[in-house]
Amino acid sequence: MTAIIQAALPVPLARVFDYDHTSALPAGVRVRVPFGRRQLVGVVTGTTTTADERFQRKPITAVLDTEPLWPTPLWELLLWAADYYHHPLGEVIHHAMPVLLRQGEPANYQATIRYELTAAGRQVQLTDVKRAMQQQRLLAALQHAPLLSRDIRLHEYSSSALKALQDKGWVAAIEHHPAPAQSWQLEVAAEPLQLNPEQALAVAAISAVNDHQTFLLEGVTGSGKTEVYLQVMAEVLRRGQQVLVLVPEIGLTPQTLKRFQERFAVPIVMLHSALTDRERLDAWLDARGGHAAIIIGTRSAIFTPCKALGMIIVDEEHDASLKQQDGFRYHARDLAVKRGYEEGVPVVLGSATPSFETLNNALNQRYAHLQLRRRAGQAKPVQQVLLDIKNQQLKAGLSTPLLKLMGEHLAAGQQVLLFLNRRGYAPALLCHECGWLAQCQRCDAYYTVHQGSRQLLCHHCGAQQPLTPQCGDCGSTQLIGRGVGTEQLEQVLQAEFPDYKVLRIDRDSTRRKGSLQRHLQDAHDHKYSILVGTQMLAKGHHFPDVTLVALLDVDGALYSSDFRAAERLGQLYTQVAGRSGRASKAGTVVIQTHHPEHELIQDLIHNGYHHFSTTALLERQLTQLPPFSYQALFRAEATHASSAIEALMAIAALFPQRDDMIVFGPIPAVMERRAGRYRYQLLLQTTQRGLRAQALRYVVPQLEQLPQLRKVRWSLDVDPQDFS
DNA sequence: AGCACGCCGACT
DNA sequence: GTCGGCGTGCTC
Repeated sequence: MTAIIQAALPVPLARVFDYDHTSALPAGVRVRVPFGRRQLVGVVTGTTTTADERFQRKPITAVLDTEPLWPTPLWELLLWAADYYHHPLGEVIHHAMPVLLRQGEPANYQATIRYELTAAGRQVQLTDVKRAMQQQRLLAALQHAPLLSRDIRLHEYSSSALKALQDKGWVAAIEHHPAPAQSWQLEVAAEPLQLNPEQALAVAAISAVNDHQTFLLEGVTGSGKTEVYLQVMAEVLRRGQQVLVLVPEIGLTPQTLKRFQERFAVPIVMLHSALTDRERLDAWLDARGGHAAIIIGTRSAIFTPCKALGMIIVDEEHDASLKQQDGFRYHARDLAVKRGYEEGVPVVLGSATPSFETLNNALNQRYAHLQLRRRAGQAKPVQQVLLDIKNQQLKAGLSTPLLKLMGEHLAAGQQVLLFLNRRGYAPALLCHECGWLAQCQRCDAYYTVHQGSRQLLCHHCGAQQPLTPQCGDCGSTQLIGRGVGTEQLEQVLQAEFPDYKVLRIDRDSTRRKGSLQRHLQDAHDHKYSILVGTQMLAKGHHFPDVTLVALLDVDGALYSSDFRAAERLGQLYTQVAGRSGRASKAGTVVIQTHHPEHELIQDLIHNGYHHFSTTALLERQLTQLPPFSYQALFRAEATHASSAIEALMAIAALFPQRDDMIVFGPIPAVMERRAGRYRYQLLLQTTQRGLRAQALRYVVPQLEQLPQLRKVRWSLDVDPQDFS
């Protein structure tokens, strides 16, 4: 008996492929199949009797799994996501697998070898192998702790040295089976903290639900959201169920892990970027097998199978890193809500500054809205200062009143935090004689001056060239940096406040692995008095001695072409204001702007984020922008602008004309030319979500046939967050 | 996406 | 004379 198996393959083609096999296979099982001239790992989506006989079917090479990789609800989520984002199913499924499974490795733990000293080996002194440096190094490490074969590779210990030590009988190789099968049980959690009434209400509301319900936990900074998470998690863990926790990229730190470990004596896996492929598969298997009680990870962790999922928590649900910005452009928060629905478990979305999408869902009762308005402890309210810098003398972008404030806080032994969202020394290089500006050859952008590396750098395509001493136009040597970046700010501040140490935290100063963590720790430990940084510094870090925070330049966000710019400014402001002042120390937050009268800023300062966001939401409603309309963005880029335009025009022509559906474009991207390619966009906007889906379901399958699309790079972004 | 086939320029 | 540039076409 033979069966026709349908398999989804990791190719950008939105269809499944038919293969012959001796028997039917369940959906979710991996198979190795011939595809053209190569062999691919695909995933069975079903069995059919009515295959398209125009194709010459080939037999499946090998069946790789005995059971589906995903529990049914998660499998359903993958199918749903492929449909919702109009992305090829094969790629969606591929994305949801750990690398080793994509490569066809068995979905099993693998035994590894552990090397440890024998009794004889423990007697050996390092001086006994004085002449063999490699052996000595290895011996020193083994005296400290046994090593796994992975450690040998990781630290580049010599395998011949290892062999030599084994031959001498000093080192034994022991087969090491990872033993994940131990069950866990939450018997006692560490003593929970005392809750205030709002927290208690939130914990009670969430814990009372044992089916699906989405909660927005809106809690101002320092209001104790984490304690609410921990206490509702305790309930879930006590029932023997697992908790999946999504955190922003920047929040995935050892401190996060520690916080959970201190409370719960249960197995926790953390899916961070430093894991090896094998470790990642082990973590995935731990979660799927129910051996891990708590699974913490970033965006992609939403695809981790869980044997007994009891709750999903999305911390900092407004964070932009939850939306994938290339390839399969999913939003992990939205998938979390969908997954919670499919699995019948509660979903908690936490934020001090909820996204407008989530806020809207809370206001119209789709989500239960829980608010924590009180800062824990006796935190004093933050003092807000709006500095009008029109016609003001600025020193590296710093106004005189701000410098004076800084001096006061520093003199009082406090720390000061300054945000400037431009790295480098100066955002442009200007000829003082003729007005020439150093421009990137491949982008519609100016070079950024980097003084430290003595280079001109394009932040958009990565092009760099030495900092030339002469104007490219008139040959003058009167070149000056125009504008201020963090590098210059750091320099000027150090000169201005020579008695205080300045630390800069941006992509350039934290390039080396682990240096961000080190810098943050140093900042926390008050090794520096003045902290300068980009957005990077804004998220979730707690510096207890910071009492003054300043946003140096917010004007760009006030008059941006991106309708979400105001939302992001509100979130940034509120997040950084929360960084300032704690417990006994009053905090001050400063905004420098040329537009102090701007209503967004006024609303934010006088009424707070909640009022600001609800007001701005009304504005969105009036203008029919998301979340009151539904968007999808087609992007196209090509070496000739005309190719990109024609491709998008061809796409636009496929949409039917209707009153309740806008097809806008093609229009050039904000930066029309980038890395030598012209970039254009086509925006679809509907008043109903269903209409967008219907239109895309009609149009997207036709795109493969469109000849105009063949010579461009194009993509589709459903619910675009960023229009760059 | 790969990977091949397929026709035109500068090199051992 | 070949190696190799990336245009176009196909993959059950």
